[in-house]
Amino acid sequence: MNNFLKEFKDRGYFYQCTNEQKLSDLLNQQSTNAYIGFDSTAPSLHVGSLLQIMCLRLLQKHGHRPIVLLGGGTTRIGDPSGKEETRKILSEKQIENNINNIKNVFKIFLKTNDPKLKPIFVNNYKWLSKLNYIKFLREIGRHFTINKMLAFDSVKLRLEREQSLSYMEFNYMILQAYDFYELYKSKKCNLQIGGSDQWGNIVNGVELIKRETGNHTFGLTTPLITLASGTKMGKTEKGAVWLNKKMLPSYDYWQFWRNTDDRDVLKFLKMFTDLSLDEINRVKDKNINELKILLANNATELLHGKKEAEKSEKLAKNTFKENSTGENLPGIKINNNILSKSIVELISFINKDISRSEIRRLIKSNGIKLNNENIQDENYIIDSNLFSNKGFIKLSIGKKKHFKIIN
RNA sequence: GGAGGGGUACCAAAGCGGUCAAAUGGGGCGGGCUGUAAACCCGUUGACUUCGGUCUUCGAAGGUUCGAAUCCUUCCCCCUCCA
Repeated sequence: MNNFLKEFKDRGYFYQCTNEQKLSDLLNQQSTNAYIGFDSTAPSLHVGSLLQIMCLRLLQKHGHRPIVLLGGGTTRIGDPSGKEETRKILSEKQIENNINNIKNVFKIFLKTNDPKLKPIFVNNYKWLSKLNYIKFLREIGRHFTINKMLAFDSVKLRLEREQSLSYMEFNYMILQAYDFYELYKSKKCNLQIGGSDQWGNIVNGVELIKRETGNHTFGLTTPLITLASGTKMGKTEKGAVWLNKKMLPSYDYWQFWRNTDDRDVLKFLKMFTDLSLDEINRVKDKNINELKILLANNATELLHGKKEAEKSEKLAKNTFKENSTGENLPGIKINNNILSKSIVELISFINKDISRSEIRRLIKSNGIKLNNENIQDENYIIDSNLFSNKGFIKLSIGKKKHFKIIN
């Protein structure tokens, strides 16, 4: 089997392939261009897309060129797959902004010195917006039968529940198939990768290309990642795990990996780090907490760099050590007028999302500490004596959230 | 087009004139145990509070009543069955 495919499988990326043998042959013969489309409805991707990103990275490592499709065209339509309701439609400006922000992630993950392997960014708005309706129907539309389209899960499920599916959304799969066709023609793209939910859309593209050109192209899908706990991957107490430092600081990203369920650690090491499989095999019996740190360091390094990973590890060590002062935490400045006000005011100032009632509840249930001392009284007054001789207060909310307050 | 069922807090789902800020489960949060894990146990989960209470919520708008999530009217949306 082709090396790329082998590693793809060994790392747990593989779910389905349209024609494994032929794809293997193709990849052995030549450097191939392959694409994945990414949703552009948010200003950043989150860990839910990380597996796909890692696929492109692996592809590149094996000498194939990744194409990143940021769906300015299809984002305007909305993929009905797995959606219960019609998506809200974003403004053009928003989508452009999103695309520009999302590109940065790929510039990090797909960095290379080899000009032949540099990622190609494409925006399907470029060709989709120019389509001529009549021409499109005659050339492309004739290859799709309604009978078949109705049988696709994305459509079927919506219809079964008698939920409305607009004609616009109904066309999504044709547009995605057309994207593949377009990339095949203009960028010699022979392979589309995607999550298992994209299978139908991908197959449509492969078939369209076959009918229009007579040539074989390929589809490859990755499994849906489910956590050992059965929940979807990618949430922390702060919400989605964004692949963007502005939306999720590197320390929080590190913590996300550090808090991985025991049962998922090895799987994630294979999926989300650059450690070789040999290396992973060698260390796999180590202490589970060491493995989690290994995972956190490597995953964080890929996105935020080695320095940030090291900093996060250090910070975590310090923070979770018994009675740590928290001096390495990023400082949060408070206004002078918070001094001489109550603890409730202070927390409210630091985290605007917590309501005062909630803060009171936290205090009552022993969840708040100042300089590692439990605060029991909600009327506790913030006094300048609290600033240790180092000049800050350590505020802890629960066991995992710590803040360094400077004046 | 005809007949019926329904819209309740983050989600699911009870309540069907006062004792309802609203049962129960899930999720979240806090505590305990531990390993920053899992499992388990306890508490908590509208807002504000001088901790006495106060204010705003049960699809939307009106109405009946001392009093409505609960009754009536209109409107919007969803579901099931028949044509």
